[in-house]
Amino acid sequence: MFTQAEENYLKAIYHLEHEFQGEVSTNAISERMETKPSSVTDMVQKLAEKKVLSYKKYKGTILTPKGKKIAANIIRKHRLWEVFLVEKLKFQWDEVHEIAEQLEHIQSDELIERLDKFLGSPDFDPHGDPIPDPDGYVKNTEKKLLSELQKNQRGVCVGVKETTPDFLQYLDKKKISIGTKITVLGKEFFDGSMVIQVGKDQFFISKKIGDNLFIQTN
Amino acid sequence: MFTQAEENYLKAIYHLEHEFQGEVSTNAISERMETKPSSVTDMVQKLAEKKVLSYKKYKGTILTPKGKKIAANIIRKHRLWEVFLVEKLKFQWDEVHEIAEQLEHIQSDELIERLDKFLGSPDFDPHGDPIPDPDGYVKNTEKKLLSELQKNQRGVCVGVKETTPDFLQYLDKKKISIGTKITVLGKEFFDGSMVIQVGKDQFFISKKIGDNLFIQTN
DNA sequence: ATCAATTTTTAGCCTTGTCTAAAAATATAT
DNA sequence: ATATATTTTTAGACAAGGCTAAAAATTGAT
Repeated sequence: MFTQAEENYLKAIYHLEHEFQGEVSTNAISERMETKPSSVTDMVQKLAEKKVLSYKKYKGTILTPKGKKIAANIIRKHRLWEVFLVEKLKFQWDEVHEIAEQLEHIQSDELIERLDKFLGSPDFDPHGDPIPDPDGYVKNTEKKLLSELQKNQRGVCVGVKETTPDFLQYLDKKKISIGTKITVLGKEFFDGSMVIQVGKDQFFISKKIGDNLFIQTN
Repeated sequence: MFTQAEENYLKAIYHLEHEFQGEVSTNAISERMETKPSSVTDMVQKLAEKKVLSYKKYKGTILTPKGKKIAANIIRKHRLWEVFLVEKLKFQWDEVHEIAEQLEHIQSDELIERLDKFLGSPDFDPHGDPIPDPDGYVKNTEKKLLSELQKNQRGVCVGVKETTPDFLQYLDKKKISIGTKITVLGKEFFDGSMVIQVGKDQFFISKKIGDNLFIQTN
């Protein structure tokens, strides 16, 4: 199958394609992987032969459907393990990345299926990132109201509905602006209020706030 | 620290030392690891430099205390993960070894400590093998065959030798599993058959049954 | 359009962990 | 005790995945 090194490249390229929507440059991969550009060239040539990406000299790299599926599956494993570490082993959400980087390379489809069931087939990891399904399909990016998000879901603030000075001042005080990442830590069904994370701050918001913030989810 | 290859050698040498009580030959390691003897020589020389084993050309290899501790910790991780796979993810005993071979190399002391707590700090893995403590100490569990016990002696079932479905089904029917307490009520010298007590039931077993059940005595 | 700066690739080398083939040491059998 | 068999080590090679230095292609600025 694929070595850990190969899997890490596929994952990095997958993320970069999404961030820059399109082909990925050798230098971009090199930076993300913390390897030299020459090493990247070697590796993408090898991966191109394995038909998981297409590569044209000096032109950049893009995953094939096969490559995308493999990458999404590694990400699926990573995020499921993160849920396990936080929900079951009670790690903090910011302590789990390194361990999940190792666990994502464990090879066993059966294991991941059972882990998924054990965790209740979660849709989002503890950072609010969506968990791809076993076929590599990731729920579509959409613009929603903050109040529509589920627990653990995360998105980027892309706009406001209400534009009164009071509301804008509130947002300013809480350091929320366009592009700010917001994670829903908890949601009260009774009144729709939430606890959210903005940067390093966690605080409570009423439903009225959530009804007036547009969020782009992954 | 140690690479996966190095960890696998340490583990194999640890097991071989226990099996043959003493120094381990290059060929023995080579067979266990399914590598060529020349590869073993290279590796043990490297590990000797790292002070985890002592090695004299042509004389064989023995772990240092440091090496023993590292090996026992890998085995601890392996067995804890096996408990997780069986108890939490509902794998069968005989399906977990390969996956645990991978999981045992995940590096994070914190992870293992939390996993141990999550599992209720078990003393035995699903095969009845003892789980070393974090310092590498293994309970001096005299693992014997049931057939070796004397009249009125008592112990806890810690494993099976035979793993055929027929035998496992027999044990299931008789409600014998890991942790079951068994008392020998009588023993026939002529054929080695016994009468034993399991819970509230008393019944007869042949020597063949007793030869395939591992018992931990106090 | 041309020259400079940047990006990317090539070429050659290193380490890890494996192998094969051959040499050396040890063990065994008569 | 000596020849033979077995075990172990050495020497040299290879693939994976990284690196450095230099060459080549692309991009950008005047």
